[in-house]
Amino acid sequence: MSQATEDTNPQRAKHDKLKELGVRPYAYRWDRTHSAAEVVEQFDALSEAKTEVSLSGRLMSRREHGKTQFGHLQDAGTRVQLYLRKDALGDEPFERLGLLDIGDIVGVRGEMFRTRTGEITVNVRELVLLAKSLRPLPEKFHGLKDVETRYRQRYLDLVVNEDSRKVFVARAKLTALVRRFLDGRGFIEVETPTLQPLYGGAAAEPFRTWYKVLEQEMYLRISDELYLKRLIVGGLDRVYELCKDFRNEGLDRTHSPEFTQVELYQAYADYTEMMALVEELFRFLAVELHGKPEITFQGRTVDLSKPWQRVRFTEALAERIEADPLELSDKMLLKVAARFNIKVEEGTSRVKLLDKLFEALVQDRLVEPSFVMDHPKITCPLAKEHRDDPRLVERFEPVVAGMEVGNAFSELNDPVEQRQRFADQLARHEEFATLDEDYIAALEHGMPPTGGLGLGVDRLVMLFTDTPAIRDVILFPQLRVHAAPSGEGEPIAG
RNA sequence: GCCCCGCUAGCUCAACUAGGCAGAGCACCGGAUUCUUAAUCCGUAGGUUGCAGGUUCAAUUCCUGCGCGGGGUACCA
Repeated sequence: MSQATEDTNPQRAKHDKLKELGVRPYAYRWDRTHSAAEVVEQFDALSEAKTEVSLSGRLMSRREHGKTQFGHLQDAGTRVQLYLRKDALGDEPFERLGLLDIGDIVGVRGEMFRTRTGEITVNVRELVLLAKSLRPLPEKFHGLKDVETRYRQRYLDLVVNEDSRKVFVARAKLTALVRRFLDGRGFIEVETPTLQPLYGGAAAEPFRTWYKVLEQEMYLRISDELYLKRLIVGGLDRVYELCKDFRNEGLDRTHSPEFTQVELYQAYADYTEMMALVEELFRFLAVELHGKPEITFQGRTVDLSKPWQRVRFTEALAERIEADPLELSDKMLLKVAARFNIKVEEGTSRVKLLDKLFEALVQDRLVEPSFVMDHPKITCPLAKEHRDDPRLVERFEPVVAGMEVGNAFSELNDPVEQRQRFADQLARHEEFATLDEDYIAALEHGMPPTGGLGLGVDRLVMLFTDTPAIRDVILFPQLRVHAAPSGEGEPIAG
């Protein structure tokens, strides 16, 4: 038996008492005329016309003054004061207010007025309990700070912490805006498999699962890239998908094993058009969300009205290490790392070495919105060779306020070269490399030149809501299961 | 995975430095109160100090292991 349903719990006792009195503690419906935000907004007209309004929400406070009580009703993040008079409600209903608890869901009817101190208030004529709360809410003044409880019981966080609520409302707006932006440019939204027989499109360890009927191992997608490009082959010239990808890797402030990405592919475009699209999308999002082409993230204000800085991977790195990184052997690269005090292990692959050096020596210094572009060819098997330099690929990563928010390229559409690049990757024994024959077959049917882009939606939300930890933009972040206290939460059948 | 830090009442926090009856505010419960708003006033109740073990006459405090969380680091096209 949980604590809340024990007989000694005072909220439970009130619940039982209400039932004895013939009051349903859980009502079936409530007709409301206004939201709390609407009565505040339309206050002048409503109070002047003495309109009876009907509201509903959670009771957040109650102050008794003998024959009068005050309280606050919270509805969708807006609080409205309630004024409850014995002579307006009637003796018996007024007495029953004592059976209410903070946290109860109630409906009220009454006229709007302003108290002496000027607060917008409902002069309540009728109050109906809609749902009884059996557990106390976190304290009203200090709120809920314990991060673990905030994640595990997000509903409490949402009730009590207005900032948290705002982040998730902004997240919903942001994804709607991304869709509006892409729909307006002729992209269509599609859905591709989450369970894949072969993973691909990124270098990451997948989650594995077993498909019983097909008797085969399946993988949760680490990316939807290879499916979306099959659609480009099929003549769906502009497609996007906004979905979760899963990577069986560590989690930190910017990584979640289950994260949301929007990937899009545009036929007949190359990566320069993807850069323009990113610039426009960020400007659009900032203006729609903040009213100006600007974001402030962790104290840094970023101007999105200008074109982004172009930072060429090898050139920028060459400048810092005073040598062409592509001409250096793995051994030499290790020496360079040592020279700059960058920790790398002896057996680190060339791809990782280059990435490490770049991150430590260049990326950490990027403040302005930037496109890190034209990476060494070995870093990416799916990007097309650079038109001016066969050692490079046409790829870029948008970096804003020092945070990597995506990945894009001119898509490799030569099936012969694609097969070779996959094979090279396997030959280098890169972890989690795969060779997708079906995908190559699709390319063999001919894929138009295509620009592709993936953006981390969680990271966009972080940037646009100035939230430094990815957990705080995910409603239910993954956490370890708590050891169940005795008698609670054990499986009924194992 | 490794390193560091945290875990005390429903919530927010003390007490730990140097071992000596586990405390406060809010919430809850009883009472007073007809414009209050962190309402106020009076009174009561609330604890396996994350879990298990050890040292000690005595452990919230010291030690060991474990659990969960946070930060860092590693991994992460």
